[in-house]
Amino acid sequence: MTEKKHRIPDVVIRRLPVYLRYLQQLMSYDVDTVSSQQMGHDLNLNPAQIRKDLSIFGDFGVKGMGYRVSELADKLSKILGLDKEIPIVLVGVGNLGAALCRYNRYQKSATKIVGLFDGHPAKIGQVHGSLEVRPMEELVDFVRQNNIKMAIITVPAAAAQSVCDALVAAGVKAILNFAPVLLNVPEGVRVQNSDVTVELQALAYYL
Amino acid sequence: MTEKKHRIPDVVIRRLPVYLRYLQQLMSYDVDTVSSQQMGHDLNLNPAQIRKDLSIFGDFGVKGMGYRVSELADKLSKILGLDKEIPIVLVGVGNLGAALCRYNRYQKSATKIVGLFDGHPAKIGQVHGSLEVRPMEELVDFVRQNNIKMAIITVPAAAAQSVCDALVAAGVKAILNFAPVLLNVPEGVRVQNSDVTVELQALAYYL
DNA sequence: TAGATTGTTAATCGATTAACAATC
DNA sequence: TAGATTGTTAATCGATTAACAATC
Repeated sequence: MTEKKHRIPDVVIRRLPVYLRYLQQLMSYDVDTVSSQQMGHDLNLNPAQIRKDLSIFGDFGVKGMGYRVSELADKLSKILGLDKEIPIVLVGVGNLGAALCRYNRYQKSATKIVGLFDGHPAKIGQVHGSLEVRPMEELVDFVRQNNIKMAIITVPAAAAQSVCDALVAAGVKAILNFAPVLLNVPEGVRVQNSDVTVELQALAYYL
Repeated sequence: MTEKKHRIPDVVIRRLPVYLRYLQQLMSYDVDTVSSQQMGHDLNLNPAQIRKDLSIFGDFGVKGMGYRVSELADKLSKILGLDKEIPIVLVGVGNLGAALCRYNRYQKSATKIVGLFDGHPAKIGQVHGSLEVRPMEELVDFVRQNNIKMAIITVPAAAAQSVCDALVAAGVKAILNFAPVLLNVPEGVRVQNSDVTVELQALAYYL
């Protein structure tokens, strides 16, 4: 265990959930072990890359045999922090927000939306699943009181930065942003943008 | 104009829509020119990278002065193929599908959803905006007759591959896939995956 | 033991960035 | 002309892949 841990590349972190989902699929088929070769084939990745990614976090494999599926899934869950429930607030209960909310309910995932917020008075009190939409005024207190560290932003572009500021002030450390703006956040806060327009436009190039 | 064009990296293509949106914003503020320095500052990118990206496609800048905003926006639109309307079919009109459909209506974008399809009988005939949901049986003909090259898949994971196969058979060349599965497509067809679960799980790591 | 597959080193490949001559 | 900024080359950085000794 050396002191100077090399920073783990984002690109590796983003592959871990892909591995995890694949392993969970294998588990549902009662597959016990899998080789990097097999994984690489099924996931369209280089086996050496998979072995390298995994070996960053530990010696999870068995030489001559591969990886024990459920054991590796457990390890990856723990590495990602998905072994305990992660409470999330969603801000902006428009069509997309409501869709994400409903989607999340049907997943048995560690990431769980526990609070809905909207700035539009007409939306307050609407119920989505078991959650009632709350007014923006309650956002900061709610985040603080429930020790929430992750948020989803699905408000219009114009409102996104101020929502983001409020979230950050309340202690949120990771934001999944669907608004088409570049959010400004302080050091230590992580933003992941998801932008359908950008994705469609990039795809257009290949036509 | 050399014959052997170096393949343009995907990562460059994915930055172009970001540049484009930024330029359009500048236009709305009546800004005439912008330097790579300024762009880099506003977009959190290295100015040299921006110049390099742009110079792949032509000499768009003016030395000592920067880039003419609206001219560059035009060029980028053309490069991405956004100078003409791109018709899209959306398959799977659940919550997410409906949200994307409504979102698309309010954008003045070149990419335009022109057909909605769903395999669920109850959904057929429902109207979203000006579009009526059609049965899956009509998908292939519709795509062929309207010469559609781009599609959005928002069906459940289990149905995604067969929808994909139908789309590809009908001539679709670019797919934005929201189903949490790795789609199998032949050479020459482009798939872009968008997966909220993967993104949330990767974010969880940084908490 | 023989066969298989890991973990890891070294080689390769590709993308980012710095630096600067060209030039508006 | 002086100042600014491009387009591009060369240097750097980082990620992917091949190869193989270790070992189950």
